[in-house]
Amino acid sequence: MTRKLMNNLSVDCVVFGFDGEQLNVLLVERTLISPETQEVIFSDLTLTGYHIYEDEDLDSAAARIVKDLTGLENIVLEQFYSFGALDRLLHPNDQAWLEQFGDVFSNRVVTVGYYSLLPSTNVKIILKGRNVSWYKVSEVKGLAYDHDHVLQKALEHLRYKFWHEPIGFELLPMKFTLSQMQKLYEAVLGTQFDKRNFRKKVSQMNYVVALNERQTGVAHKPAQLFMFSRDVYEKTRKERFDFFV
Amino acid sequence: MTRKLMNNLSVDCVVFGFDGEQLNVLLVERTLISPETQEVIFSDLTLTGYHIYEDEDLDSAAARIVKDLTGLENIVLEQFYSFGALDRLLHPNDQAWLEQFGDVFSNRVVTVGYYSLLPSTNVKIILKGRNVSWYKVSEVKGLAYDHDHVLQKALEHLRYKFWHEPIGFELLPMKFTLSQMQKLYEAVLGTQFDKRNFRKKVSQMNYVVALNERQTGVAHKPAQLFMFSRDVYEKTRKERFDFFV
DNA sequence: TCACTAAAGTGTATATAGTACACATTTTAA
DNA sequence: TTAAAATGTGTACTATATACACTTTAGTGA
Repeated sequence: MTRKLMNNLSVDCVVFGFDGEQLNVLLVERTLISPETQEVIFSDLTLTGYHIYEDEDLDSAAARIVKDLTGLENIVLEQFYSFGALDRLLHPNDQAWLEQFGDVFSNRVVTVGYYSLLPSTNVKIILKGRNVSWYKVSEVKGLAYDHDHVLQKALEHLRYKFWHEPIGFELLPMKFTLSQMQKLYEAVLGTQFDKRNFRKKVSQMNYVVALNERQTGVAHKPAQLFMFSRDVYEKTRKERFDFFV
Repeated sequence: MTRKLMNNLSVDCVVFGFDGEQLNVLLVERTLISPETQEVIFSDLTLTGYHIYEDEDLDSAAARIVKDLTGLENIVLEQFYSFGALDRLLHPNDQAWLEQFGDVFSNRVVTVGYYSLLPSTNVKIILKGRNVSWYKVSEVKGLAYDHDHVLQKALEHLRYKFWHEPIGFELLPMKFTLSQMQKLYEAVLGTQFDKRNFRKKVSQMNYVVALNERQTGVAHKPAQLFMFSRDVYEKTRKERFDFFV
């Protein structure tokens, strides 16, 4: 018994990772090869995504896609926006690519965008038969379909959340240094922070807890390690009246 | 030539209005009448929404729905979330209702949620053959389908935005008093603000401009009128590093 | 026209958070 | 032993947030 795909509904996952310096995103190579000549007709990159099954809800579809790709379960997955422009699959390359699949997929596909934050970029990527790898977000352009736009929207949402609440600990190792945390914020938000002021801010967050442990194997004074405590966070989280002036 | 509807994709619009005291939402009466006995089988309320046409993008579908309903164009319409739970249409009432339409609509419909903010609640509602009216958000429950959930999500998004940036002027008359503005914020956010502190905050927003005009026809000292200047807002808007402690 | 009603409008003192800024400390590696 | 590299720390100043109560003004009706 085979599950049936919905021909006009897909989920795209923008999988973010952080390597200590830069914000990265997982992309899949899409190479169209002529069946006759075996020549490469074109080759480009897409976000990771797939159509959803008829018996699958949106969140499950997103989780499935990330799991098929990375083997990881229970990672952060947040729906951020849906895309339904009429021309989102109409570029000649996209049409040529989709032709391979006959009429399994419609020309009119609405896709629901999710982003996910991975514990680190040291994740084994397993997508049989396709090249998947990390790319620096700052250097990505010319993606297939409307994926430049989708990535842009995902970034906007990520930045908005970073500005307004303390998230993104999923992008750090479980035990991290304050410098790593600062670099993450700087990479995502595209800003620089003063070290002392950043630490002052962090010291007010009692859900960032100091461990009795230091870095090892570095050729300089080893930094203290910290951990994010979701427990403390959920308990002390509060809304604030902070609309901008 | 008739346009074709997509049987598994819809848009739902959560239309918010403010009456000076309470936050309201537009709901449509859904009454199922037995074709034989003409008895009312059930009657309940839904958000305003409809399936999308094959040649229509998501934003246009949302705009169409609000326009059909209120006659208004160019109002704020923001996509906030999409809903695709498998059981969202499976309540017996929902099934009975949908049976009327044969197989025009699938049992598996993903809906894209938009909310819109109306200039005031003094809007002529025109939806031929259906009762549409305003309900206090705080008193709404037991909506059809998963619309309680959709409304809840819309509210969360609205509140989140209200906390973090100054929006919602679309819910006020073009010329408004500071007390009206304060009441709006209190209604949406479910808080109370100190009048002097609220005004101090507002006086820092140079996009809330004082007019050379006062209220008329009130049995007390008439208040000064203010206007929102989108121009000034766009120019002075800036991001801020304000994640919570 | 006078007294009442109802909401508008206004200031200060205190506490908290944000910003700007520079040097000594600690470890490893050569 | 020294050099290199990143850690870790404090203060003065400015800006914003918060708590709090009385006077002013126009309309209404006796």
